[in-house]
Amino acid sequence: MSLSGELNRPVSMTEEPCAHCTVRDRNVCQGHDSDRQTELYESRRTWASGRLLFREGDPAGPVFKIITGIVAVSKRLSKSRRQIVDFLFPGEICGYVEADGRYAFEGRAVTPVETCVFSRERFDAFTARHDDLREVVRTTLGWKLERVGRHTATVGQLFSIERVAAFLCWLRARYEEYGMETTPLALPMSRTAIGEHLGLRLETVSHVLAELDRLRIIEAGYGEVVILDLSRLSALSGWHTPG
Amino acid sequence: MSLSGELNRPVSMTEEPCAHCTVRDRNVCQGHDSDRQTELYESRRTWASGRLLFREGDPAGPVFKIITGIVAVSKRLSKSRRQIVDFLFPGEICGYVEADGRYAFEGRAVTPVETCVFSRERFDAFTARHDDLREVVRTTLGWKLERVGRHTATVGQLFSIERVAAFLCWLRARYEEYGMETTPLALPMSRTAIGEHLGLRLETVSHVLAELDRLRIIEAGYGEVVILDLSRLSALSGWHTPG
DNA sequence: CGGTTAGTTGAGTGCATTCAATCCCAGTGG
DNA sequence: CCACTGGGATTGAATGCACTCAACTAACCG
Repeated sequence: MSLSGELNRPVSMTEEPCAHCTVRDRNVCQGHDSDRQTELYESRRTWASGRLLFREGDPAGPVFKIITGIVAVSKRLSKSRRQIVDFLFPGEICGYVEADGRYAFEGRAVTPVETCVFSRERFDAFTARHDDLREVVRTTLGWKLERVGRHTATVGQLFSIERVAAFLCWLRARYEEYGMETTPLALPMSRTAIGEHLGLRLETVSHVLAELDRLRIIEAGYGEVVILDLSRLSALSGWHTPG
Repeated sequence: MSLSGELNRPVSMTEEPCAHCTVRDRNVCQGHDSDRQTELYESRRTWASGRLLFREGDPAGPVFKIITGIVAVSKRLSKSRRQIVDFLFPGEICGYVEADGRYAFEGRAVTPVETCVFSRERFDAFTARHDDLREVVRTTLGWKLERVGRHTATVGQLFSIERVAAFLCWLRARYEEYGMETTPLALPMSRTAIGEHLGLRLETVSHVLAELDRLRIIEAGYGEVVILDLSRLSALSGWHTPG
């Protein structure tokens, strides 16, 4: 099957579509009995690496929940200038935020991605109907706001080496949170994508990784790094030094 | 009365505390009959320019609604490095976002500020009790997310002149929205604050304003600018040129 | 009128970018 | 099995944009 086309996988789990879902306890799926899960569930879909899930400015369509893979959420200023606001991991919702009935961001698969797909109407109705889920949506938005604010500060205030250090620390924390291997630490996104996230050029990212390697703080490899000294890396990031 | 102390003003409006409020139709106060407004209302407080409303990391206390003045919401990396994430205007809520039961951001008065003060428990209970207000809180968080994401892109992707242009355009749009004078456009925040917002040094802000003046796009004055050519300023901002 | 704070201006520096050459690796086809 | 190819990553040199530093000026407040 061609990788250039988006794969549609109806996944006809007639009985319990969520029974074996690895992220069914996360976000809006949490705390569901089987009935509630079945009520929310609609369909799944897979996306090849680099494919677009939703485009900023398009009429707000479905909401997605990531089952596997990583999605880059971004704002586009022009063809050549893109700001990746966040990298989303399995269990996270994306495509939810809208402005004037349109997607407020762009979502793109960084790795091969599998998502649940919810029509917005049903998603909103469902989360509105259950008090606990309304609360989940609200707190999730709060966390996102905190996260994006922190990242704005990273981009606005830190030197390149500090930004990269902060990014690696953040990525490591994410991997640990999801029980994934941290040594070596996989870097599934391209240097370009890292640069678009940190407000740096891809060459600068490369230079900085080489510099961190030279300092023996990390060991940079292809598609991965080994963190040799997490405490120094963390100290470099500028987020743990209140002085 | 000393400006260095925070002014407490109980404002004993025994009957209708919100009757003459200029922002009573904004945000969580909208659509209230008198009873509902009285139910939500607690107290008001004024803050001298430069004073702290809430500190990031402090246990999450009251929620504020700005009646008059401008509040800078920021993240602090160290004593000397601060990122102003947003400038809030009358009618906006601040101090709402929390992380682990603590204020996620710092809030500081840029101008003299008057706010309504709501205890968090009552605020949450009140907004949870009314469907329309739950919706208001949710959409407000979504807008904020969009705004911060856009600003991250501004800081991460634009040149200094573009950032300043984007900031001036944004400020002008805000003033217009609030029916305030736009020529001249008041700049109530210091060069330092603008720099902390845009990820620039205060001298750079000054240099850029001088450059925009030289280009006859604005006329820079003390505490204000006159926008001579809004379309060129807007084009410079990088947000209206999809190429 | 002084003293203080905010803002301006310009010269020099430095950090990130640009440009360009090279390398690595995966995929493909001979 | 290996040469070829193309995209991603690395590296280094040169450039340039924003920062640093410092002197100066303007506004504000006693």
